[in-house]
Parts: sequence; structure tokens; C-alpha cells
Amino acid sequence: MAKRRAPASSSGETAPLIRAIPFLGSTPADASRLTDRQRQDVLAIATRLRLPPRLTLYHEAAPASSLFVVGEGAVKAFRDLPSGKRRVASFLFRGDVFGLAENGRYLNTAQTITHVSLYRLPIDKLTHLLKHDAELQFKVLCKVTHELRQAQRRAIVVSRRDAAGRLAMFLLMIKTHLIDDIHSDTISLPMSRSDIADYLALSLEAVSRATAELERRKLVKFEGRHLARVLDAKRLGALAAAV
Amino acid sequence: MAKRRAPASSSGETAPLIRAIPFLGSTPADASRLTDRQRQDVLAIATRLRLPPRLTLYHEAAPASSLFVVGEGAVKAFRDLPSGKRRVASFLFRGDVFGLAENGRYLNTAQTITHVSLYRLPIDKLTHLLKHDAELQFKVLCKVTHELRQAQRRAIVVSRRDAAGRLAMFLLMIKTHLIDDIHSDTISLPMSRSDIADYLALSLEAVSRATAELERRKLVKFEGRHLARVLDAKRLGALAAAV
DNA sequence: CGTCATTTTGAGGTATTTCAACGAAGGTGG
DNA sequence: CCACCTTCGTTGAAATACCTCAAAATGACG
Repeated sequence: MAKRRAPASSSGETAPLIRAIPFLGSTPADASRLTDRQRQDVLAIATRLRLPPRLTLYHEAAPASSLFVVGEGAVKAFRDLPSGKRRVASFLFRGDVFGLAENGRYLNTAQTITHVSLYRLPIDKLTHLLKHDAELQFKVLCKVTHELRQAQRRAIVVSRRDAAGRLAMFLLMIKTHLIDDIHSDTISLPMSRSDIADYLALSLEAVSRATAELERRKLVKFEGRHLARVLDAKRLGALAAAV
Repeated sequence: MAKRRAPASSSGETAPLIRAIPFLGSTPADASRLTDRQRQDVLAIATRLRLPPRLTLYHEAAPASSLFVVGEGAVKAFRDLPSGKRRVASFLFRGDVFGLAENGRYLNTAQTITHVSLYRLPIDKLTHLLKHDAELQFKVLCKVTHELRQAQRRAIVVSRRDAAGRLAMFLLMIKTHLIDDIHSDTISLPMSRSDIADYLALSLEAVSRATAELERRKLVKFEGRHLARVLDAKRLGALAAAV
């Protein structure tokens, strides 16, 4: 993370603005990428933001004026419950969309985890654009559908009883989500342990003990606080699947 | 529910085919209803089905060919986990859409709970229609977004530790979802206790004890297995909110 | 190199899960 | 219309796993 950030802007521009997945069925794979023209249209209404870690982008229940797309970095969307507990609804990485609202207000609070680059899309302009470009809108629909699936998966993760199993599922979710290192045995974890706890609906202590258990069982090696190395993918997968 | 079903077919046709909620922000409220023309277009590719209870509509991982919209009745979407446990992802009522797929395959199994009437929409035809009617697609987008919010809420419900609180949240979710009796103090529960258990990620026994506790505390009275009467809306709401 | 936040470790408390058995409800056939 | 049977729901008691509180240890940062 502290390594040279390279010519970030150029790589950010050429990367797919939105990474989506076929909505319903046999949509051709390439349908999930934006055309040059579409990217141009979207960029025309977008503001590029470069932000430091730990910055709150918007608060829950605040009037929603923009939708965001992650260009680079990690963001978390969460809600603080009356009890004082915090529930992380999702971690967002490159290509993810966030900022969905209900009745004109954001549902979650969004905060940057790392240094990030974002695209900020004013809702009114985006709505206009979507209503005039059905193909583009279809890609957004696919994207939102994907988020929906993620949310359903998370509900399954959280419903597990054993902390180690939940953590195993979490690690594999992050691993498959961060397409970069899909063939690597390392998983980068930009978020803190307590963020993970809030995502998994466990106490911070339980997460700590779960990481210890995964190490003790030689499934994963945690190297520092922000990197995990998979030692036994097979057994880790088995643990994750043993829901 | 056992009361006269009235001229069911006509009321089904005139009811909004899809009940959606503003996608992002200040979309006018009426934007969530289909126009006559749109309903016509959708109905043109739809097949109306009338099905008995306990019928499986499709299985998890089966090739996805259609999207469904509930006309009347209740449906559940669930997944059976390797452990033998079952997780209900959502209960679907009038106006709800289900049958979302990933890579051409359904993610959940769908089964009717009551006698239902459904609209079956072939995916290829629907895709074609959506790509040619951006306004219609926008309404679908709103609908999917709404499902996403529901899924996030469910994740919060499931993350609670106390069974009674989870049940309270569930009751209120169902109550607000079934727009019919929003001002009534009764909540109809077409699903079984074990369906509720699978939705809340509790054991059947825990649900049973939770209902007993809600009755003991005089918050709710369960009249038969499929009807709940709210006795103290204020305290029930407080319990649900005490996450 | 010192300070502060984060994470780890330990011990006891509490809620749900499991296992087992009973009771109630609904549907079928005689 | 009643008896039977199967499914569903309720209740009790012990076991498990996480939560909470407390304190030490590790790591990040200026």
C-alpha cells in the first residue's frame, strides 16, 4: 500500500468504470463492460475525487445527491445501531457502486478506508443519462443485481454460528472480489479487525480468536494486520463451505 | 385471508404489476407505477400462472430462463446449505420480483407458500423489452434496488443475538411489506414457523420460544399459526429498534 | 523514542442450539 | 363423521459458542 502509486490516473481511466455481471442469464460476457462512448458520457457528468483514508463521504439519512463509483482503494458502508454497535453493510473496491438511497436519503454512512479515487455522479444527471441510454442502464442494472447477490451472501455468512467459519467465508469473499490477486494465495485486507468484526457481526475479540484459530489450524497465515496468506486453500474452502 | 377473494382476476390485472420505490433520491412517487402502455408491453410477453401451495418453481443452480412477478399470494426463495440447514433469502408478496440469476443459473430455489398467481417473463424477451424502453427499465432498476435494501435489512436482523428482537423486526418487516393491512393491527403470516426460523437463522425451537415471550410480554397475540395481532405497537417497535 | 490506538489474551456470564419427547393441527380414507 | 397418520409446533434440560469486562501486548506515527 505504501508502495509507489505509479501513474495512477492513467490506469484509473483505462480501467472499466463499472464492473458488472450478467443480470439474468446468458448475457454475453462483454456486455458488462462499458463502451468507450458510454464511459465518455459517464465521465462527462462525473467528478473525480482523490481522498485520504478515514474520510466520511456522507452520513446515513443525509439527503442523497450523488452516486459513487470506486476508481481505486477501499471504502466501507455502514450503519450505527441504537445499541452503539456498528454494522458494516459492505466493503467497496474498484468498480463497485455505492450511495444507493431510499426516498432521497442515504441508507448507510460511507467512509474511506484507504486513500481512494472516486467518481462522483450527480443523481439527477445520472438519472437523465440512464433514461436516454438503455444499454448503459442495463449495465447498471446488472451491477445493482450483483450487489444484491452480495448482500444475500453476506446474510448467509452472518447467519453462521461459528466465528472461524464466518471469517473463512469472509476471506474467500474478499479474495474473489479483488480480482487482481485471484490466482495469488495472498489476500489483502485494507480494513481493520474491528471493521471485519462489524461486517461479520462478531465482537472484535471473537475475530481475533478466529484469526488465531485459522493460524493454529494452519489454514491461513496472517502477515501483519493487512495481509493474509492462504496456506491450505482446500481445507479453507471446506471450512467456508461447511455452512 | 379466508374471506371472500372478490373478483380476484380483475383486481390482479388492474393492480400495479411491479411495485417499486424511488431508486436514488427524488424520483417522483408516481414514477414507480407502470403506465398502461408499459403494463401492456409487459403483459404481452408474460404468462399468467395460477399455482397451488408448496410447488417448487425452480431449483437453485438450474438454468434460468424466466423472471417472475408475484400477482397474488406468497412465495419463498431459499437455499439449502451443505449442513442441511435451510436459509430463506426472502419472502415474496404481491408486486415483488424474483428469479434473479447469476451466470445463467438461479441462485435460490423458489417455492409457493400459498395459492399464488404469478407472471412469468422470459428473460430474453424481457431483456429485449428493457433495452428498448429505458423508462420501464428504470422502474425495474428501482425495484431491484429495493430488493437490495431489503437484503441489507435482513442482514441486520439476522445479526442480532436475541431471538425475540429478531422476531419483532420480522413481524414489522412483514407488516410494512404487506401494504394492505398497514393500518391494521393484524399481521398475516402465511409461512410456517420453520420458514420463519430459516429466515431469521434461528432454530425452530427458538422461534417458538420467541413467540411465547412476545405473548408473555403482551406485545403480540398469536391467533392461530398464521395471524399475529399487535397489542402494543409502541413497545414492539422499541424492541425491534433496540438492535 | 514515547504516546495512542488497535489487537490479543483470559475468565465468567448468557443466550441459543441440540436432543428428546410431547401435544396440536390438518388431511385422508373408511 | 370419525379415526388415523403425518407434519408442525411446543416444552424441558444439558452443551456449546460467543459476549462482556478487564488488562497486557503489539504496532502505528509523529
